[in-house]
Amino acid sequence: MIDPVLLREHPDLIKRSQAARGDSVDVVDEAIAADAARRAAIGAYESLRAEQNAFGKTVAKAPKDEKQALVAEAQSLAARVKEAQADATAAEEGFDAVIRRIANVIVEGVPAGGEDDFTVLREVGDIPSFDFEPRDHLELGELLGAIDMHRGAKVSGSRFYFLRGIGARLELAIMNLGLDLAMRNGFVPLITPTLVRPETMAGTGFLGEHSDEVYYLPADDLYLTGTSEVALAGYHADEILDLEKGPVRYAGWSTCYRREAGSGGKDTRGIIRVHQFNKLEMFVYTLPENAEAEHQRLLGWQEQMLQSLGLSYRVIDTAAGDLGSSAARKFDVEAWVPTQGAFRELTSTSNCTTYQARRLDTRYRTESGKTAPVATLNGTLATTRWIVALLETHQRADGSVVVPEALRPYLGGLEIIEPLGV
RNA sequence: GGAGACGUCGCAUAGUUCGGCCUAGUGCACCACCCUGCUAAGGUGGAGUACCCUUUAUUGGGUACCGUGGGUUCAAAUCCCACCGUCUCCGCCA
Repeated sequence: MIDPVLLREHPDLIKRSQAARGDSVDVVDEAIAADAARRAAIGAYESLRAEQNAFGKTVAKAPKDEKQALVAEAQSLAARVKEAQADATAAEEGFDAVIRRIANVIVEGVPAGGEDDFTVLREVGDIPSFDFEPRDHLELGELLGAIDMHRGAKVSGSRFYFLRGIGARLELAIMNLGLDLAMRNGFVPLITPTLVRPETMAGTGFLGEHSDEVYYLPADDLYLTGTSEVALAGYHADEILDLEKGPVRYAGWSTCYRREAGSGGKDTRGIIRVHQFNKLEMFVYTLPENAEAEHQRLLGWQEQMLQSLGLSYRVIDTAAGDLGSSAARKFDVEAWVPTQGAFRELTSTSNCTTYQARRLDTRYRTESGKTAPVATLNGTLATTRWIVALLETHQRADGSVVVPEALRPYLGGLEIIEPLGV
């Protein structure tokens, strides 16, 4: 949710942001009107209610013979209070519904426009070249006995898979590499629930535009989370955090579930786009004035991960229209996937400023002792998908794959992954 | 799955029998000041969250909040209903 004070005092700022996103600009004026209506309705209700409270005391103290007449009077007052209260509630709900349609105000510098209007900030590492025809990750995965899509489909359907042998170990190794990096930088590891209540799911906004993407269990009224961000954001909901000693950082480890409803036919081969995968997610609560610097740090750690795995990548500054509603800025790190001849997203990091925290009611105490919403940020540190770029980038002509040095300690010192047949 | 107990202002607890004297008492912890020649004790005062109006020096006033949401009533921490959570016992169990 955006800041209602900003709405009142600087609506032009919000309008500019909405325009850059390609979202409705008129909704801002609607929200201002709804805010005025809400405040008027609340004022009317509260003064009536104060009258009723005072009157209640006279009734209580009145001698018995006068009580009956007073009660009759109080009844009509009570009816008016009830009416005013209903009006106030309706006005608040109306305001809430409108203001929720306004997305977070983008950070200065975010490119305007849609999906294709991103800015490339930098490319790092040479595009790998091969003196043989490179195999794609699935062919390699099968050769190495690492990925089994057929049996995944047999057991669970399309877009499901088994990671087996070195495949299973590779995933754990990448995740653990990320976890160690996170812990060196003060993150607290957190293995999160992957089934959450509707309130939790709604609190992070995933039931809005992403509701098609979410698995739902009607028998228990629970949702399967598509990222641990959901649980990590909910973790400190309704709390006042102490940020004086610095930001509070969590590394969430969880399985993620996505229906991939709108992506029929896209990336059907291999494990690029699947219904279930594992992910290590950074999540930070920090002071609003430190959010942009923290965002750069999260991006830095992500790049460190890709570099230590020897992957070539580029960093893009996502355009306003392609941001989620709660992100004020988003950087994606995309790794080069040789057989696709393209960069594919491996990580994403969003600065949600105070937008998400305001809805979740996560606050800190300012120097003057007042409370104010914190800023939240999130970013990927490792996922199952990384195996794709890793296998393809480091493959050799015979189908073996060189293990990047940083990963070897996590695989018992293994340097080369050999095909099973050899 | 069955039976029962419980949920109060940071923590602990009183209040719920019989609705109004609860603007929710008390202890601990906390903050300020006072007293005291001192890592003790004592005294006085203060202090929650959200929203609205006013002021805009961070002033003053109001409304709401006793797990959550409904209901009854002139009036609900207190009565009724539903839900959520915690604990105990029984049953079942990858």
